[in-house]
Amino acid sequence: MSDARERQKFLQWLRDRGHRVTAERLALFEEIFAQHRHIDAEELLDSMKARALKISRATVYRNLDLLVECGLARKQRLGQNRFLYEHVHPGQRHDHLVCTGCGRVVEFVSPGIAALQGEICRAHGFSPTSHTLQISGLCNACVQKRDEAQRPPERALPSPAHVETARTLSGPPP
Amino acid sequence: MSDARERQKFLQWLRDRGHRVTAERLALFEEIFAQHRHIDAEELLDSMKARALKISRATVYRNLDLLVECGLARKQRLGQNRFLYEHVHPGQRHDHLVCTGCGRVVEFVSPGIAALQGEICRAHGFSPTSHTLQISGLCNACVQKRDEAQRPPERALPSPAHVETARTLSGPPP
DNA sequence: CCTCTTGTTGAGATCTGATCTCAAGAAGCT
DNA sequence: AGCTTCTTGAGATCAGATCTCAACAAGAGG
Repeated sequence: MSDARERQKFLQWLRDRGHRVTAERLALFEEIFAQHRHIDAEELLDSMKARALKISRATVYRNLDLLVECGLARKQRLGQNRFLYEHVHPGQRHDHLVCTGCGRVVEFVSPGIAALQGEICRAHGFSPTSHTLQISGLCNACVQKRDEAQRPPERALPSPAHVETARTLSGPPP
Repeated sequence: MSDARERQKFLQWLRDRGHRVTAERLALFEEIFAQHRHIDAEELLDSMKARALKISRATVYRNLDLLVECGLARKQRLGQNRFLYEHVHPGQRHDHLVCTGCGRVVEFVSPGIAALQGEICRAHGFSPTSHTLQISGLCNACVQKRDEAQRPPERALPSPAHVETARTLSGPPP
């Protein structure tokens, strides 16, 4: 929807800092606000090139950092390796469920957890600036998929009826 | 203390899987249980070489994964870049406060947060296997250090009395 | 104790995500 | 328009982690 306000904030922030307003910065801003959520630098780069926007990798990385610095984007490791970026919704703290089966990321909001975190910081004299909470596991769909994959065979496998089932979680065929 | 129980579990787990018990595996096991907490693969490697234990980088990485797989160690990104490993204390879930000033890591336990996470997963039909909760910020000492660093100058700087103070947080001199 | 099979190791190459370098280019002040 | 200074782009570089493959050794069998 209207990212007009954010756009304004970004431009203002750039000028206040003495940074220049360049075509690349605007394009990157548009791109990340056009995306729904959780995109990594490389995807962003591809997606911009696909739209015939000329921009280099270095510039993407540099300016993503800028967006983070000015508070319009957030940078987090959700999977394992790459950083994912998301544009920030004003004042709405959320955390993530990450499905290790299909890679899907679901957001959730928990004021209760937020409050408890606050208490813990106070108790430790710790002054928090950010946090990461992600829960990894299997989403509904992937649990089902796994269960189906285990039932049907029904033949005389060496019947590993106890432990050992965790391996199949990570790479179910497409 | 007695990691005899864990050692036993490790050996058993290796044999059950048809893995071999090698000197390198035992040495790595000893090393990680000798460390107090949160050590990365490279440090572990150095620390073992310092003790004249012969082991290669690849073996450290491979066998750390093994320890994680069998549930005796946990692998997490706490700072930013490297993975940190810690040996697992039976059944004791904890999370981390990470000071961005001095890098110190403090553990905390919160049954309340654990319970809320459980509720959230249930509500989303999500089947969790692990989680990461870390709160970044400044510890007591670093907050004080920062405040002291800001007071003394007391001279006529351009007085940025409003925003703009976040930059100094990241790199205070040693 | 010796042999044989097969999992494991080590050194270095390789991969990957991210950052840095520096000459060419352009924003924005005047 | 001219000039200063920040920004960009292409490729080099870095760091952490993983992979390759020949040499090695654990453990089963004799």
